[in-house]
Amino acid sequence: MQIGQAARASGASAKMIRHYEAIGLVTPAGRRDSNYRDYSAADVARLSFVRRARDLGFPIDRIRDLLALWSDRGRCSAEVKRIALDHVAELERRIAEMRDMAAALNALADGCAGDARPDCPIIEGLAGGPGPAGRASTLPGGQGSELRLTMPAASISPSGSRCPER
Amino acid sequence: MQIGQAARASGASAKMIRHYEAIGLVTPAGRRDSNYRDYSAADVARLSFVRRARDLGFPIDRIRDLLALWSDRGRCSAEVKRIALDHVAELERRIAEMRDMAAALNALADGCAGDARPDCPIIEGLAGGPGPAGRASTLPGGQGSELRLTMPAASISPSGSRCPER
DNA sequence: CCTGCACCTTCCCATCATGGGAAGGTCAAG
DNA sequence: CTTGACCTTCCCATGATGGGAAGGTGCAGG
Repeated sequence: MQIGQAARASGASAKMIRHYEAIGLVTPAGRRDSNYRDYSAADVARLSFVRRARDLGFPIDRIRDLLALWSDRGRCSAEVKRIALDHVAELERRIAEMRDMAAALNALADGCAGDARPDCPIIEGLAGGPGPAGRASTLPGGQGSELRLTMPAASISPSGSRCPER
Repeated sequence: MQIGQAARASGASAKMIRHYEAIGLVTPAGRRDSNYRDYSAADVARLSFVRRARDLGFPIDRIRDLLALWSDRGRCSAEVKRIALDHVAELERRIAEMRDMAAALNALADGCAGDARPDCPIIEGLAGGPGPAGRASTLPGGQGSELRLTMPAASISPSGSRCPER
């Protein structure tokens, strides 16, 4: 079976399959006289294994371990379970991180009118201190006097409030 | 103020500050005779803005937009809010993705004894079809006959079940 | 003056997993 | 022989960041 077929059968792209071989995640495929790679059903099964593990978010190095355990008939399931649960913990860590980001942003957005006026707690939150402290105007972007001159100066329209109304 | 001080004051590393300048996220800092970059308080405020936006997970290109809106005194808050909520939606999309991964993994791990025996639904789930279908042994890693010979053959211990007991 | 130290500069490389594309070889059908 | 689908290797890009080398700057102390 050529790499294209193996790709379709396993769900991994041909690019990826070559890459996995290059980094030693899977053993080099056999070659035909044409120098084309040749895949067996067992090869495809391994590639499918890798793809499913990737779909579950395992990093390549963990998949390396999982492949080794898969082919180790004397493995203990505890080892596999530990890897899996470690990965779940990592996923949950990242989830919590992003949940916190979303919560912080929602908190800022809650106070934002979202209309044509320029007042915006979101921008103020990004500009001000880490907390809702520096609510004042000592920072650029406020109604500062000379600070205004050092601003990025992005396409300031002539008059006051107007919206590009996407 | 030199870049090191600006870094400590803004929370962004000196490396990052130079990078932000290189990609045009912030305008190039002034230079002293020594060719050292020189930062004003307004520069530091912009860098802090960028760092806070990064902490909230905004990609650089969004931060570019936010910086422009920050310095646009005639902006409408709706534009800012839209960017923020779009980003929240993106965060939630990724959260859902990872939540699904974690749930799938937990489901597999639930059926796994996690002891010294080699039977492992996790490995089987990765090896088998997308669903809990191919529970059989037609795939490598099972008790196949000649397939075993084509396995990655990772350090197979002499006897059966034994654990490295980390 | 010289030395040492802390800081700065630019430039290149690495990460992680993946895609894009160029230049060229192989093979089967028409 | 041509065409088209496939394959090969090699290089580059992503996004945001860190590491490190090689060399310049500036200040304090001997």
